[in-house]
Amino acid sequence: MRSLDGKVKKEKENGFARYAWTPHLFCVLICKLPADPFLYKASTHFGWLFFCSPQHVKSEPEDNFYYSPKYEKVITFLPCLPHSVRVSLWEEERYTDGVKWKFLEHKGPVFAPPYEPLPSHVKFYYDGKPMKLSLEAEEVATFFAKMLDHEYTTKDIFRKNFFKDWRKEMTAEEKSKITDLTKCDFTEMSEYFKAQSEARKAMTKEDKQKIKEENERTLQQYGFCIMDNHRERIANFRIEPPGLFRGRGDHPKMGMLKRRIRPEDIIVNCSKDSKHPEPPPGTRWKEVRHDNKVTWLVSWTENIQGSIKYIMLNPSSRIKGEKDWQKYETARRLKKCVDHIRNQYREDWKSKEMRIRQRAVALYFIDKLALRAGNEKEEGETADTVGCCSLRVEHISLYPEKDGQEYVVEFDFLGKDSIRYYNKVPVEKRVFKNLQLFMENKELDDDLFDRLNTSILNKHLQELMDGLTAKVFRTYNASITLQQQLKELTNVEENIPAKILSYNRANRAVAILCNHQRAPPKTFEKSMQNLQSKIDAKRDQLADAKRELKSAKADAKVRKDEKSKKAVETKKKAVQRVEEQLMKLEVQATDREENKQIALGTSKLNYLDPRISVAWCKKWGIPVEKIYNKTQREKFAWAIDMADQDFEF
DNA sequence: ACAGTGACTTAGCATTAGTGTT
DNA sequence: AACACTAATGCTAAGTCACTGT
Repeated sequence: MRSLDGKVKKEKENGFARYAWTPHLFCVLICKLPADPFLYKASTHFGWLFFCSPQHVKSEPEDNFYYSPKYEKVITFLPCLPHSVRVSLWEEERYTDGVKWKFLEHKGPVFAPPYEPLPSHVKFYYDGKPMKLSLEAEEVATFFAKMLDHEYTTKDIFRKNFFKDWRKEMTAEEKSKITDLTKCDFTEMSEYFKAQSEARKAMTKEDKQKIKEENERTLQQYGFCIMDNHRERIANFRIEPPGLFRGRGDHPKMGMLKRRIRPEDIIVNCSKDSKHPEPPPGTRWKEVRHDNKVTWLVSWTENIQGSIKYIMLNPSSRIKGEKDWQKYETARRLKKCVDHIRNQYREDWKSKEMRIRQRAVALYFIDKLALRAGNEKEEGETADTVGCCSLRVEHISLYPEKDGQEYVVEFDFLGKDSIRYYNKVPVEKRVFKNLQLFMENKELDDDLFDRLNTSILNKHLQELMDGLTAKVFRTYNASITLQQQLKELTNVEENIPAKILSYNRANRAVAILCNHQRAPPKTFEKSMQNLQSKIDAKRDQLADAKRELKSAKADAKVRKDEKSKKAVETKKKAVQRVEEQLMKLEVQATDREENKQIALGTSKLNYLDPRISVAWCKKWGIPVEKIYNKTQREKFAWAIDMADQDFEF
């Protein structure tokens, strides 16, 4: 390990010292660890380092640092690190050829709590008569009962799938008796669960506190792992509980039983030299493997689609953070060659070869409209959704002229998560002519790009730029749009709330580009009304304040003494304050209204280079907390650390 | 080619936690 | 202290894309 020297600059944060070290190559931030307020963590762009006190910083970081009781002493020492001490930090070892870690230790997953049988007074009725179910059948019945209020329990496919899987869990006797789902009465069970959830809400503070503490203990025990020299947060350390599968949209498998996962289904991944996690007493793991070419800690095969599920690290972890950073660096490389690529595909619209024309038009859509690649899917296994390469003739309509524009393409299809994509776009004449050609002599359910798939497209992209794939365009266009919109919308004159509105509008432009929609929140109208009444109240308050100011002024004119002049000043300030509050509320209302059906979170978390936002915050003196909440700041720690106000995507 | 698999990112909604108000 | 509402977090489905073996 190479040792680096640097200066430590002191800042204050949450009453604890925060030290930033900013050498040429590395930025290091040392911060309080949420898990343990007395231990501090240092970060670099390239990984996470631990260190403890000035005496210890020159020594090598140690494995299992957190388990080492000798560092107890650090506790009182660290928060008062002197100003500008020189510390040594180590460059983290970088891995090559697919190695993701050298050491990995964790406690394994937390299993779903075992089934708790219903109390005897809660009955299931078949054909009007009470019927005691076997434990297995009862458990599956409760899954249905818990969903009774949902619309999808009325759907045919849901009911059919559920009933089929439920019957598999029944005893022979139950099977022969229960033959018709419409004769099943789950209402008593449903009521019982509703009552239970009410009871949970009504729990005393103490009981709630106890549960919270218990959760915290579980988190501390199972929610972290040691990866190389770092204690990292695990994202989803709890195994998914059994239940009824509900896919998104029109899913052919909705209602199927999602099996309970047992230790025997679990593959554990950790390093050979680590303390392996123990399976629960009396059970065993399916397998313990030591594959350091992958990042997951635990995996199992899910029974609905037969796909593999994983337990992986939290976005704040080194392994995820580095990958994220890398993603944006790839998008920035695209920025350098995007003009060339655009010229290229425009040329290709004229190609003699059909496959090249199709590829070029598809790429144009991906670039211009931020469409997803669109892998082909197995029919009947999932909801019928498409992306660019899997578009069918039925998904677009061509209009030589529409609403005063020429060559308009109307898109209407269901994309990822069965979210509808609807858009009318004028395109270039060549694209339009090509589309007509692609659609010639085809049925509605034929592929629009019959000579193209994502594999062909990505192979082509790879040749244009190292690491280029279809999704890089989404990242690139999202980030560049944010940067450009921020430049355009931010007004120097405006105050912080107005600037934040501008930020959200820039963010919104991206969300619209990427088609990130949401169902309007159920409480939307209500909360809008509440805000409006707040605004009205504030207006009244402002009128009052103004009236008072006026009378104070009049008073001062007559009395001409110091005291009344002072009173005028006070009133003036009051008016100003109320005006500002009113303005803030109005901005908030605008923001919320514009955001009714648009989800900003997805783009913020996955598409926008966080350094653009950090730079913007620094440039305009906006606290980064206004843009990123705690979790987001943890995820983007590398960017907060790295970007200065001049950062250009 | 191309089908199948595995690993990983992206996605919206449901639930929970937190905060301000009465 | 109870309540109402908002914001944050948790959950897990559904994508992307590389790789493998044929």
